[in-house]
Order: sequence, then structure tokens, then C-alpha cells
Amino acid sequence: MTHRDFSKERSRATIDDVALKAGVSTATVSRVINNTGTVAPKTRENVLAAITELNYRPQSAAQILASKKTNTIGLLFQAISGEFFSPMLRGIEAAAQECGYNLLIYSTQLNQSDHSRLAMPLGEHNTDGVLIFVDSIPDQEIVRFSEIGFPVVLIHQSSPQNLQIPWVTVENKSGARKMMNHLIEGHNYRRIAFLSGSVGQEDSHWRELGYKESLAAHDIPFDPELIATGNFNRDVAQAAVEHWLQNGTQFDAIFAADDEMALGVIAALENTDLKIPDDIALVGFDDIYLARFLSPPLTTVKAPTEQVGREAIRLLVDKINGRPTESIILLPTEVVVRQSCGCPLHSADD
Amino acid sequence: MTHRDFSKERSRATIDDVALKAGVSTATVSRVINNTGTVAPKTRENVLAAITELNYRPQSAAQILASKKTNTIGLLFQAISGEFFSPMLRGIEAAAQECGYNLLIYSTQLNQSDHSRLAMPLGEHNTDGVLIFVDSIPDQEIVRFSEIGFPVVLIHQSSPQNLQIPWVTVENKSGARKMMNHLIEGHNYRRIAFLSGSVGQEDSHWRELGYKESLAAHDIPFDPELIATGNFNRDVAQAAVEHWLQNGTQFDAIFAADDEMALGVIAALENTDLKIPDDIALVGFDDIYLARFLSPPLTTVKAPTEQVGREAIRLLVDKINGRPTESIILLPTEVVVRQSCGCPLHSADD
DNA sequence: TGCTATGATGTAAGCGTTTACAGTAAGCGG
DNA sequence: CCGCTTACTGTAAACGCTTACATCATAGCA
Repeated sequence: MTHRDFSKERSRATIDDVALKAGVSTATVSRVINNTGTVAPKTRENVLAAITELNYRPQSAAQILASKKTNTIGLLFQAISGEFFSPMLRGIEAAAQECGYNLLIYSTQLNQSDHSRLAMPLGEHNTDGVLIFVDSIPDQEIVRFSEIGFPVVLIHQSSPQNLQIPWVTVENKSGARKMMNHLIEGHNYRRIAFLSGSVGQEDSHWRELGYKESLAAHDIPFDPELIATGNFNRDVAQAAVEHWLQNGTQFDAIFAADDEMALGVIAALENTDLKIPDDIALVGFDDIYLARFLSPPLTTVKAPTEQVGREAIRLLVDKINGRPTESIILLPTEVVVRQSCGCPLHSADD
Repeated sequence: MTHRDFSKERSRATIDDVALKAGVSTATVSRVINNTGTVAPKTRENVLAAITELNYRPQSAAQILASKKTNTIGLLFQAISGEFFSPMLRGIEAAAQECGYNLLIYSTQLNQSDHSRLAMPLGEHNTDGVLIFVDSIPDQEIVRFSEIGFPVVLIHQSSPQNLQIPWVTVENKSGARKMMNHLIEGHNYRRIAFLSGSVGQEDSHWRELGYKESLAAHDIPFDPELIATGNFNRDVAQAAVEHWLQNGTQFDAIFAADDEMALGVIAALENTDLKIPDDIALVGFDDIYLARFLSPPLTTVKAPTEQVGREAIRLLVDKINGRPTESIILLPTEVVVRQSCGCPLHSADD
């Protein structure tokens, strides 16, 4: 309500002001700022004093324009899907910072419409490289990045068109298989339903494959009735389970391809007399933060989500600096046994 | 492993290339890019064609340097604390995007050491304004921003030194009081323990005040024994509750000043015979995502966290554009009754 | 017909850095 | 004392845009 004055004051100090005050040339000021070249201790001191006194801070845009390095990494993702995204972002942010990069983030969910070239929010024009989370932009854009030799690392998604773009993800298949082994060998469940993620999604694909492989390894025939698509979505998963229940489909356990869907399973079962794990066992994938707080606590496959973020940054920074990089990083997953699978509270079983 | 070629290829197309190819001047190209000035339809078409053909994209740094607008908003925070931060960031990101701004994020947690001027990662040198989440940078830096007239909006924190910096938070006191009213009037609890957040933290302060006010309004004497500091931290809260239990402190209910601490309470009680809510009622504050999934589902004060983010951006954008802004925005909170307070499953009680 | 708005476009001066290159003084071996 | 290296510093040309200003038709109008 008060009247404000946004008159931008006297424009801010520039490198020239500092040079003038310190009695040196701008080149020297630049040298002390960037620790490049050589500058006499006494001179450096003067420059530093001038900088402090003028409260000078180099203008990023000018630095970028002159040096051709943005020192910024972009992160493209579809949406901040609460539970899964947090640890990932934490890893990315921390690693980027450690490597001396700024982090520009952009969600592609809202802005589907504008596919014009000029609209691409993150790219070679404002970053040194980008991290692309699965399904956030059309393959065509990824291809373009690749064509112009712009550093890119994919997360939870492989390179389209065999483009040699490095990517990082987790051991989906073996994780799923280990979980199935636990269910089958540890609990002797035979009819295990599988709630898959999105069709065409790689994580989903490999997890499903792990499910099937374990089935085969234990001579349990695969029953198509026992698999449904939950779209990595709680509500869809809930509906799928309710559908099974209506149909009278029988099963001992449900393996949700991610924890979010496990939540949907819980919701579906809440309206019935079926108890977890006594009537139906339930397991998930990811080990999101809330998994341990569910009741019963959710047995799930732990994915090192934060680590995925860190590794992705590491790869990207290597690429930016022209170093050779691994073409793929597969982070290990492990089964975290809690009680929703039917294990007793203090079981050390695995 | 393969040998890569990072030879940056031919440097990317510039506005001059586009101008040349379209047979116009760079000024005209700039006009069509920015939709400024007037340009004949036919000319625009040619320019657009040239842009597409050359796969041209304006270089942000050059635009910023020339126009003196970064079109970027900075977000400073201490840490990505899983549960609370997600919805907030979602609101901020979405609103920033809607307003046409990029979002640069920076966590101050890691980088405590370097307080030199040049180190400040986000500021007038690379953004048009910043959002500062509570406790992320020293007051002195906030003061500096204010002194140079740089647009800032504070989140969950009021302006230091009465600096007239706009801020946005939620109705902490009335939320806490409403919750207390529910506990006292709805359940007739009299001995209600309070787990406060960090000392000196404003949210914590107001919530505690709401607690006390409600006590007073109901003629219940305030018992210092019934208040402990949980530091907005799960483990600290757990320890505090365990301490109470050891001491033989008696209470009907525990009001945790945030849901995270409520988790600690649950953990502390898990090792005892005390059941929630039969032996001890439990309520929290924030309504984080997992609150409803706890067992029993957590009764809590819902804070419109995502909305806080949106409003903060709105304010900041207004400031950036020199418009007058509210000096404070207090978003309403409401009690979400679930079962941890002792209410039956389908109670419509409030 | 001559004058003046008006629309369309071009010219060129910045914007604030970095950095290749040049220059200077001091130190040192012969 | 000479020439050569070394340490330090300055000069000035980019970097790729935006934009104030100038220019030039063209059309409307009296």
C-alpha cells in the first residue's frame, strides 16, 4: 500500500568502476575475479578492496557472453510428482552445486502447446547441458540436441534412435526379480498379480520383465489375468484392483510397479474385508519416504533415487568438459523387507 | 568408451545469419523475435522461415545483456526437506512459468562456508528477483538486497529490521488455536502436550502462541512441563516424547507443531503399549502428503503450501514490474479431522 | 499538388565482460 | 653490460543481442 520507489537507483557498479577505483585495467580486475593469469599480491588486494567497497558483483550475462560458458545446468521434467521427485532433485541440486553449476529447472507439464523452436525453455542458448527426465520432452527435441552436439544426459530413459546419449537408471529387472523371488520362495505365493506402470515406459517394461522371468524361473505359468496397467498412478491402480476384485480374480499378492500404485492398492482394499498382508500381500517399488510409515509398513524394492540424480550430474559434467563418459549407469536396487509382504516384524529374512 | 568429438562444430547461427538469410537487418529479426515494433507480414514470414531453416535460437546472455532483463527468478532455500518442500516448489515452479520466468534454484545448506560477496549464487547479477525461504541466508544479505532495491519476497519469514519486504506465510496462530479448540471442545482433552519447532522460528512461535491462547481461552493453566522443542525434526521429536514418557509426564494428547514431528511421536509410541488415539491422541500441522496414509490417519492443520508458493511468485513478479504489492499475505489454514485425534472414521465433526 | 502522419526498415551505439596480444620492468646468466 | 626470460599489466577486439534514432516510402488529406 505504501508508495514505493523502484527507480533502479544509480545503475550498479561495473568492472570499469572497480578498475578505476583500484587504479588498474579491467583486464586485471577480471583476472582477480576469475583467478586467471598472474597478478601481484598487492594489486589483487587493491582490487579486492575496490570490489568490496563498491559492492561489485560481475554481471552473469556479460560473463557468459564473453566466455561462452553459462555454468548452468538445466533440468527438464514432466512434473514434480511429490514423493519420487524430491530425493532425485536433492541429489541433482547437491551434485550440481558441488560441481559449481547453477541449476535451472523447468516442468514441461504445463506448457504442452508451444512447440516452436523459440519456446524451448532450456537448451544450448542458456545452459551448458541438460538433464532430461523420462517423458519430459518429445524425442525429436532430444535428437536435435544430439545433432548439434549439445551435452545431454537422460534419466530413467534410454537414448532414442540409438543416439549414444548417456543415461542413468536403476536395476529395474533384477530388482523386480529379487522381489518376486522373495514372494515366491519366502512366502510361497503362487498367484501374484502385477500392476504395471505406463505402457511403453522403460522402467515399467523392465520391472514387468523381471516379474515374468521370476515366474518362469519358478515354473509358474504367466497368467495374463494377473497383470493390469496402473499407469504409475494411484487412482488408476486403485481402479484396476477394484476391477480385479469385482471380477473375482484370485491372487495371494500384488506387486505394484511403484509405491505410488501400492497406495492405490491399499485404498482399494480399505473398502473390503481383505487385510494386508493376511489376505493379500502387497509389495511396491522405489521405497518412497512414506513406505515405512504405512500400515503395515510396505515391503518394496529400494531404488537409490538420490544417487541417480548425483550420477546424472556427474555424467553431464563430464560430457560438458569433453571427457569420455559411461554410456549407461545402472544403479543397484535391493529388496527392503517390511511387513506388507507377510514377513513378521523383526524378520531378517531375505 | 567410444571416442567422442566435442569440437563444438561450426558455431551456432546468430541473429546476423538470420538477418542475412532473410534479407533484412538484425533489428527486424529482433523485432519479430520479440514481437516489438512493427514488421510487415511478408517480412515476418521470411524471417521466421530463416529462423527455422538455420535452427536459430537467440542466445540468452546476449539478450539479457542488451535488454537488462534476465527473465529469471531465483529461489533460495536451505534444503529440499522431502515432504514439505515438494508442493511448495510445485507452486513456485508453476507460477513462475505462467508468468514467463525461468527458475533458478539454490540450496544454501551445503555451502555455508563461502560468505564472500562474489559467492552469492543468486542475486541482482543473474536474476530479476529472488524468493527467499525461511532461514536460507543471513539477514545481512537480505538487508543488502533491500538496500540496492532488488526485488525480494520472503517465504514463511517476516522482514528483518522492519524492512518493508513483502512476505507470505500461513495463518499459524489461528490454525493452531482451531486445532486446540477441537481437541479441547471436541474431545475434552485437558492435558495437551505441545512439541514446538525451532526456537526463534516464526512459524513455530505463532503456533505455540495459538496453543497457549486456546489454553487460556478454556481456562486451562499452561503447564511448562507439557511443552518441548522438537526442532521440526522427526528424531528430535521422538527423543522428546521418549523423555516425557520416561519422566512419567501425563497427557491426553500431543500437538506436534508439524507433521514431520508427528512422525517422531508415532515412532516413540511404537515402542510402548500406548495406542494412538486411544491412549494418547496425536495431531500435527501442515498436512503433508503422507498424513492421510498413517495409521491412524493423522488429524492435522492443513497449510496451503502450494498456494504459498504461487502467491510468493505473484508478489515477486509485481515487485519486479514496479507495481505496488501487499506487504504480507497470510494464507488460511484449516483443521483436517482424521482419526489420530480420536474422532471416529466418518465423523463430520469440527 | 504539397504536407504530414504512419508504417516499415535500417544504422549503429551500447550492454559488461573475457582474452589474445602487446608492452614494460626486473632479474639473471654470461 | 647485454640479451633473454619471467612476472605483471594494459589495450582493445570480440561476444550476440536490443533499441534509440534516422530514413524512406506510401497514403491520406486539404
